[in-house]
Amino acid sequence: MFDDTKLMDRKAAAAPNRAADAIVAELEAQIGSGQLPDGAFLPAERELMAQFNISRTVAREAVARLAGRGLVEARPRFRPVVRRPGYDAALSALGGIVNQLMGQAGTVKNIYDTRVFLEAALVRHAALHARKDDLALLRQALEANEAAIGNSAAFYVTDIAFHAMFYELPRNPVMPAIQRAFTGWLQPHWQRMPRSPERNRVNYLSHRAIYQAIAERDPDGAERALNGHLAAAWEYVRGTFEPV
Amino acid sequence: MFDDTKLMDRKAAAAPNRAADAIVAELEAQIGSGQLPDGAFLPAERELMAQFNISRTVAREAVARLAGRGLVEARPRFRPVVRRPGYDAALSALGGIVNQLMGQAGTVKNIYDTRVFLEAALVRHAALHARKDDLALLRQALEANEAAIGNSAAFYVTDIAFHAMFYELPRNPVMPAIQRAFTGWLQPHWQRMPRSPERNRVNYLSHRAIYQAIAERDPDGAERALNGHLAAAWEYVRGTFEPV
DNA sequence: ACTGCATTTTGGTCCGACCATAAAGATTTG
DNA sequence: CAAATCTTTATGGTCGGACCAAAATGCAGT
Repeated sequence: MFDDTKLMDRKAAAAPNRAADAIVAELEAQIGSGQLPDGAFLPAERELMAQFNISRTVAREAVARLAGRGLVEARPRFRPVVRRPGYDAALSALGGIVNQLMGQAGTVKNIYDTRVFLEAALVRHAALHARKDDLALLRQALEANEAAIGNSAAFYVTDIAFHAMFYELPRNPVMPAIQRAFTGWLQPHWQRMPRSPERNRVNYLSHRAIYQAIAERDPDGAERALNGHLAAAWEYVRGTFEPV
Repeated sequence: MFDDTKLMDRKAAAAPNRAADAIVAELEAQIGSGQLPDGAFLPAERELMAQFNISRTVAREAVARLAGRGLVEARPRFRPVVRRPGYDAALSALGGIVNQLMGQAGTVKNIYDTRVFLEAALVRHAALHARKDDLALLRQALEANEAAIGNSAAFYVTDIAFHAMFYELPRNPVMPAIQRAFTGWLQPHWQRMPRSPERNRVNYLSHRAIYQAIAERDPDGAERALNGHLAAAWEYVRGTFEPV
C-alpha cells in the first residue's frame, strides 16, 4: 500500500530516533495482539525490508532488539521465533546483567540475603496458609530429599525442589519464576560448594525442621528454622568466592 | 595484519556462534575489570573494527548487544558510554518485558500481589528491627505524607517515599531497586486512579496505622495494617484496567 | 513412503558509501 | 582576550549490494 505510515511514524517520533524503533513497536504490537502467535516465525529479514521499506540493516537491528527484550528467540542461524513473554522470560532477561553484577563485591551476599528474606516470608506464609494437599506435597518433597542423601547430585536437585514448594504455595506464578532466577544466579557458586552425605544429612534435618514447623502451623518456628538453615548454608559457601 | 585472531575466535566458539559474541565478551570483561571505567566512552565503532579485525556490522552488533544488557548507554547519535551496572540498571532491563506482560490478563494482579507479599515481610521486618533513627525517618516520611493530603500530586510522591522507607530498612541495596521497579511498572495504572483529598486522608491514616504498629514493635499488627491498606488500594484501582 | 541429493531460503558477515549530527577546531567578533 | 560563530572532522545511522554457510525445502530415485 502506502508507506505513509512509516513516514508518519518517523515524524511522530519527535526525538531523533532510530528507524528500527518503528518496526520494533509494530512487531511488538503484533506479538501482543496475537497477530504473531507464540511459536510463529518472525517474517524473514528480507520480508521485513519489503514490508516496511527499510534496509536490511534496520530490519536486522529491529529483530535484534526484539530478541534482546525476549520477545523473539533468535538462535544463530535459525528463523527467529516469536516468544510471548512469561515471567520466566522476563527474569531470565536479567541473567546477563546479574552475572555481571556478581563480579562486584558484596553482590552475591546481597542477592542471597534477598532470597533469604523472601523465602522466610514464604515459609511463614506456608505455615499460615498451606492446605492439606500442600503439606502432602511438601512432605513428599522432603522424603525425596531424604532418599537422596547418599547421592549429592540428586540431593542438590531435591533440595531445590523442596525449597521450590514454598514458592509454589502462594499460587502466584511470579514466585516460582523468581525462585528459578535465584537458583540460576546462585548456582555457579553453590556448585563449587563441597558436598557430602554428612553435609546433606545436616541440610535434610534442617528441611525436616522447617517442614515440621509448617505442619504445626508455627510461622515463627518455620521462619527461624529457615533462617538458621540458610545462614548455615551461607557460612558454608562464602569461602568459595570471597577470598577473604 | 593477520585475521588469525578472528579465525581462532570463530573456532574457539564451539557452537556456530555470532562473531560479535567474542567482542561482547571482551568488552564485558574490560568493563568488569574496570579497564573501561564507568562513564568512559566505548571505543568508536571504526576503532573496534581495527582492534578486532571485524567489520562495522559486527562492531555495531556488539555495541547493540552491550546496550541491550545495560552495560553501555547508547543514545541515538552519541558515543556509547560505559555504564557499570547496578541493581537499578538490572531491574530496569526488565521494564520492556514486564510492560509487555502487563498486557496479559492477571499480570498486574500477580505483580501487585508479589509486591504486597514482599512489603508485608518488610513492615514485619521493620517492626522487629527498626532502629530509633529508622523510626525517626519513617515518622518524618509520615508527616510529609500528612502535609501533602491536600495536594494529590505531592501526596503520590510522599506516599511512595513512605513505602520506600520499608525497602531501605534492611540496608540491602537490592530492596530499594525492587521498589523502584515495582512503582515504575505499576505507575501507569496507579496514575489513572482518581485521587482526592478524602482518599488521600484515608491512605494517610493507613500509613499512620502501619507506622504506629511498627513503633510499637508489633509485626503482626503492622503486617495486618499494610495488607489492609494495599488490599483497599487494589480494590480502588482494579476498575481502571480490568474492564470486567 | 523413505532416503539422499540438489536447490532455494535465510541469517551472518563483509564492503563501501552517504547523511546528519555531535564534537572539536578555527575564525570572527565584541 | 573572551565569547560567539562558523568550519571541519569524527561518529553513529542508514543504505545497497554482495558472498558464504547452514538451514529449510523440493526433488529424484529407490
